[in-house]
Amino acid sequence: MSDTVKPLTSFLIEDILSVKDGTGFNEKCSSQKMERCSQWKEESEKLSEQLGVQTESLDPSCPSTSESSSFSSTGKQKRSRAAFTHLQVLELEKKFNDQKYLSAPERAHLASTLRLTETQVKIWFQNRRYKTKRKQQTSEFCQDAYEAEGLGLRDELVRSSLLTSFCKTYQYRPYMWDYSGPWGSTLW
DNA sequence: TGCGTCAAGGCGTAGA
DNA sequence: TCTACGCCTTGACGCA
Repeated sequence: MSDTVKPLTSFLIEDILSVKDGTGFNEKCSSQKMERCSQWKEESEKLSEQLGVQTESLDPSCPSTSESSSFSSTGKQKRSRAAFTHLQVLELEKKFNDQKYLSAPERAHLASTLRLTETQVKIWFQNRRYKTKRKQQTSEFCQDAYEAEGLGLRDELVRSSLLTSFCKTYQYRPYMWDYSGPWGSTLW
């Protein structure tokens, strides 16, 4: 999950705003990208300085893809997916460990500190809470399954409606494999 | 090319 | 009515 760190692209507020404004981000984008790369590097260094984190882990990779609003063949604007930097995720995780919910001022402060929008911070916490909940539920289920197996009840458990609904519900929940226990291979 | 990951979209709900 | 939440899905992206 968040403990596996990938090189991430930046997601500058300026980029977001320029998209929102509809001021021809596309036209400006290519010419500004190179400039942004160096700008991003500087900002990352400043930010990490501010946060007291080493810049080693920062990946000031250019805002190469995700936030650039390219258009599909249908002329429909493609959805962008921001990739937060290691540092941003780190700080978000830190904050999340402290508190699962943020007040508006706290969110605003964190957002400005990390150079994200408040919405991004809000959504990140939302997704993070949901992810945590799902993991917990999965691990609890694994525990049950493990105990059932110990009692020789696994077959019954597999047949049970609980499991049926579980399988339906989690059909496309990849993160449940984080907890794929001794029963993992028996279900699918 | 299929699959896992994750930010964001969408919808329903609750509270002020 | 507005805002934030939970829940679930979607779509972009990276990787084997």
